[in-house]
Amino acid sequence: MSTPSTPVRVRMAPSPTGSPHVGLVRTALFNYAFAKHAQLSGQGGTFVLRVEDTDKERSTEESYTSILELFRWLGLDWDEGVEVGGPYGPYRQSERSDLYRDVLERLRASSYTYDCYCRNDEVEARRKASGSKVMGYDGFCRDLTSEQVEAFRAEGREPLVRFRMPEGSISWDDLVRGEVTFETEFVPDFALCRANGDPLYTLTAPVDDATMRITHVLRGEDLLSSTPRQIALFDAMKEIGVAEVTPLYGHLPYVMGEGNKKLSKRDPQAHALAYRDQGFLPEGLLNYVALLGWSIAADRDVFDLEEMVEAFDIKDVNANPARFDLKKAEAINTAHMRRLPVEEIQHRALPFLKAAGVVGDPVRDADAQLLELAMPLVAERVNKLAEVPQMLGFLFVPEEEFTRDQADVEKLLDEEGRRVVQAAHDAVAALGTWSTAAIQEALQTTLVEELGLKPRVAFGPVRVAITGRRVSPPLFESMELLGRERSLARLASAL
RNA sequence: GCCCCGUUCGUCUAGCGGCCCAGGACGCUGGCCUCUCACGCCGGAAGCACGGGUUCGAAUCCCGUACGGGGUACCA
Repeated sequence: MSTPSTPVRVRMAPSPTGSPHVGLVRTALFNYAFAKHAQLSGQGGTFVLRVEDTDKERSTEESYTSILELFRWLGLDWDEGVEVGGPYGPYRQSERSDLYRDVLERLRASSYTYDCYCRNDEVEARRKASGSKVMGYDGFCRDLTSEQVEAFRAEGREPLVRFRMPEGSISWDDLVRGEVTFETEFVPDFALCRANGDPLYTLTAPVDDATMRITHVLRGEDLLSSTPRQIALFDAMKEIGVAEVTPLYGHLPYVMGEGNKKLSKRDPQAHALAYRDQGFLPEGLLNYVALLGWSIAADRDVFDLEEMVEAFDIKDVNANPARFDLKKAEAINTAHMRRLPVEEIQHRALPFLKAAGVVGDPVRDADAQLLELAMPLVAERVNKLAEVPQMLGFLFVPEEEFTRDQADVEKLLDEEGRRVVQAAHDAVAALGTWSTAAIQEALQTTLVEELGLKPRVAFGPVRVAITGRRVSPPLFESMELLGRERSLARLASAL
């Protein structure tokens, strides 16, 4: 097969059924990187977003919306497609019915298709009787006589339209797997539209790829076996003048969950937007997902989108399935958190702070100022944005609503702990200046030096008294920000 | 069943015939740093599925086997 010499055009073609999957993110990302890389070398590089909603039963508007939301959050901007328009629209298959009907009509006129009146049980019965090993349709209706057609019609049967698969074999040079060949005897004649006239994916995807001038199709491995059918259909479409070139295909490996099963929609780890809600950074998720089947270099695995685009080559993509490892995803995300300046983390954490009720919406001036001071304390120790409100809550909460973690209280504010807190209270109450340095010195002197406590034993109870948790921002800084009044009050209330 | 795809540490990968008694990362683990946590730093255990070829030489090429996955719809 020849390489299309036309400018590179790729597409992302999700069907809006259910909540978007991380596998979709990976496919979208690789398509995006492929397009943008082509752009860099002046080979075109248009990234199209088309929505495959031909299945009216399963498609939902909610799913459609969340897919767009996902791509926007990730920054995987599409050049052409749904909502943004373009020269080959519309980009929702549900709005392209006339096109499909027209192509189907022309295909039928050239005998590339035939009407099929069979019922599934009949096909199955024939298969059993013949002992054929090939599942699927047997081509029974390929050459029906007009009498047979009459008879079926008389029974009230409505035909669906099947594509007549050619004899021989079909092979293509898969962009990620190399040469793949199917004997067409194992590729049954497939349905192009339902008996009620609704077009099926088998028709719509190739028709759209043809009419949208798609040059490279990068998609999931699950579509591998539908490729010979699409190539055959492309040959027919070229004959009737609907298509010019057959795109090049590349089949990306699966993203699997725990064990050896494909990450299913039931798996909570599968839902892409859940990562946003947990406080993942889009660059973190993207980076991790890129690692599933691709690598930028032997000794490096943290990079941003731009670097990926620069380095991406579909030939480097692995053909074997990858398991999604949450731990590593989090680690990669952490690396991206560390790359961000404090102001940026603050900016991105704001929605989380608001959602948790830590600050109001809009943010009050006093809270904004406090946030400014507190953010540097936590920015370098949180791994996900959602941890920010947990870490900072104690500073913003009104005193009467302040609570402590029960388990931490039991563990650290026992009799011994309360003695430490009492000592801390007394040491700090006398302070002339309320500053981190002064607080630290006072506590260090009385608790560690005078009482002879180990630092961790000394400060643990104080930390729980002040912040309510065993895990918190640095203690002395926290006390300074909390202020003398509130700090003393909390120490006292812990007794 | 049949067709197709895949197989390097637990996981993601580097490797595209000699640079590899296999490198990195996450995880695990010993230690350091340390007011908690997180980060960071130093060290450790851990892998070429198996069997045949080809070759002076194979993780790399070929063929089998085993195992895993997908498809086999009037879903996509």
